[in-house]
Formats: sequence, structure tokens, C-alpha cells
Amino acid sequence: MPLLDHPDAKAFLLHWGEMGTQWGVNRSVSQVHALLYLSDRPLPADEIVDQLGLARSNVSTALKELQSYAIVRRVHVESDRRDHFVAELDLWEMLTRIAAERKRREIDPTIALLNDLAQRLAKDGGAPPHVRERITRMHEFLSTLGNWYEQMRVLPKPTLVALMKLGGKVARFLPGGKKGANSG
Amino acid sequence: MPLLDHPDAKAFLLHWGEMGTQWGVNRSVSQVHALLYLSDRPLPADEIVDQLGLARSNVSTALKELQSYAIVRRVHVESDRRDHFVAELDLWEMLTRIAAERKRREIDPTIALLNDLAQRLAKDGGAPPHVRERITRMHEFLSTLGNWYEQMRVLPKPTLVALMKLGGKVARFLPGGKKGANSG
DNA sequence: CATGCATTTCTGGATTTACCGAAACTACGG
DNA sequence: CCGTAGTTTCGGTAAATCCAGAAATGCATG
Repeated sequence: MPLLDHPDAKAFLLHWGEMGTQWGVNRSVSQVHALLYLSDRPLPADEIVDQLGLARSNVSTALKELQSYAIVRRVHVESDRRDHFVAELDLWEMLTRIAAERKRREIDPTIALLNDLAQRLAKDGGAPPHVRERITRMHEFLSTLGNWYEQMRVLPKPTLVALMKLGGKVARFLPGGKKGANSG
Repeated sequence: MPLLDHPDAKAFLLHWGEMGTQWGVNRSVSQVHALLYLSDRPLPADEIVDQLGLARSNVSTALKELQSYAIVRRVHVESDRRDHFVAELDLWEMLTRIAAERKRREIDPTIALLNDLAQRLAKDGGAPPHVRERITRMHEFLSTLGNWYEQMRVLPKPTLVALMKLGGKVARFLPGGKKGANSG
């Protein structure tokens, strides 16, 4: 019995697909992801085709994309020659992997460009000072963000989760003790 | 002298425009933003049109969108009837405002939907258990993220910056003292 | 309350992107 | 060398997006 016969599963899948488009992800890709996330077993590509009504070639591309994010992986199912696919079910893992890949694809190249521009502008006496300053600032800003992310990324997952749940209370540990919300 | 005569300014602007498209933002919108970010004075819409070569209507829409993110605001320039526009120059502010608005537009509705689905599934005896569990997990996950964000958002900006720069070292404050890198 | 200017909204067309279905190609195991 | 699984490519089409020009709306001033 197809997973998407259940209306709530279908609602989730459709919404997830739309979410994807809002964030620059192909709708097919995010739908395939949603389907695998909801599935309780590895699915072969053909079954994804059947359940989502997408073209086979499209599903192939989507699976490749999801694997490049490392949030879907190929698994082998006994006595079946076909590849099967499963989604990462640990959502913290999912988040960090997506973040890692988007940083690699989009943020890092941006930082590299800004680095170039900032260096060139520093030597260019004729450049408008505010342009130099603004680009340098942006470079520093994105670098800071990138460094922060790299450090978060390597934390053990339970540590990361603990930090998240701690929320704003981490601020109490800062020197200068801002926000004296020190009680429980 | 047009700002974009400078090749580095232009390079930044073009890259910023492409960046936007990768994250689901209209190219015109992010280009207008880049131009205002680099400008050292408030610009009227006409001048944005001239410098970017966009249609007047397009610029109007872009400005409206940027204002809805609260990263561009209208200012009045003396002895000029026209509206002028400036970008938020504090990049931490910029980031938190974009995050706030995207959360409001995309994450919050998703959480609301997941809440509905999770509730309905909880009562639906016939629902596949793994579907119930996966959707519930996703709901919890996004809620946790949302709560974390709300707490970060209200921190004083210097606190936020300090936390970022502290990076992974915040983990040392956690109970259980993971990652014993306690020496500065 | 007309006039002129600034701005927004509407609309149709152009460009871009997404997607399908078919075919070619690769890989692998009988 | 078949047959099956999978990927890649490609031509065509549909859909979404982008955007310029026109029309409409606001808004202040005389």
C-alpha cells in the first residue's frame, strides 16, 4: 500500500516540496527527500517514480543531488539487484550536512571572491573609500560566520543539541555576565 | 560618477545577485540591495534604475520587498520630494532581520502544519506508526530550532557577536564538560 | 479640484527553468 | 553476448519567473 495514500503523509510531502522551492531547491528533489524520509524501508528508484509520478530521469537526478548533500544514501537490499535509497533520519545530522554543502557551494566561493576584491581594493588608491570599507566588512562578516560554523560542525552531536536547547542561557557564561538570568 | 563604474563594486553586485537566486531571492531584489549597501548616500529609485538598468516598476517591487525584510528603509532627503533609500549597514542586524522574516514566512507556517499533522496522526489509529513518528520528530526538531532562534534574536547584539566569536569554545561551559579545551 | 510628479499595480511577452519521454551509453552478472 | 539496472543526454513542452511598458493610483501644490 503506497505511503502517499495517507493524506497526512501527502500533505507533508507537498509542503516539503514547496519549502524546497523557497530555498532554491528543485521541487522534485525535495519531494523525493520527503518520501524517503517518511518511508520505513529503502525504496528503489522505480517505486519513487510510481509514488510521485515523476519521470525516471528526473528521479535519478534528484537522487544524485540528495546524495551529494549526503542526506540520502544507497543501500543494498538482499536478493534484489536494484539500488535502494534511504534518507538520513537523524535531523540534526541532516541539518549539518545541508549546511555544510551549501556553505561549500555558495558561501565559500563568496568569501573567496570578497577576499580578492578586498585585497585589490586595498591597493587601489583610486577606489572610493566607502566601497573598500563595505566590501571589507562583508568579507570579515562572512568569514566570522564561516569560522563559527566550522567550529559548530565538529562538535559532537549531543553537545550541539545541548547548546541549542540551552538557547540564550549560554550568554550568562560570557565575561561581563550580560543578561543576569542566572537562575534556573 | 556612478558607483558601478568601479569594477570591484560591479563584481560584488553581480555576485550578490546570483547568490540571491541560489537562496530563492529575486535577482533584481538582491542587486538593488547590493547597490544600496555599497552606496555612501541614500538613493532615489530613479538612480537605482539608471545604475542597474532595471525597469522602474521592477525597482519599486524590489524596494518594497527589501523593506518588508527591514534591511532597507526609506529616508527623506532635504529639498527633494522623492523618496530615498538606504540599506542596513550593520551586517549582524541584516542577518538577524533576514532570518526573522524567513522564519516568519516559511518556518513558522511549516511548524504550524506539522503541529496539525502530528495532532491528527496521534488520534488516527490507522496511521502507519513510522509516519506518525517521523512527522512528530520533524515537528519537534523545527520547534527546537525555532525556539533557539527566538532566544538568539533577543540577545543584545554585542552578546551575539561575542558568542559567535567564541565559537566552539562555548561547549566547555556545558555540564559534563565535553571537549576539555579549557585552556584559553 | 485640476495639475504635475512620484510611485505602485497591472499586463503581456520574453527568458529561464523544470520536467517528461525516448534513446544512447555504461556497468554488471548470468 | 544477452538482459537488467542505472545514468546521461536531448528535443520538445509546460510552467514559472523576470521584467519592461502602460495604466492607475496617490499626493502634494497652486
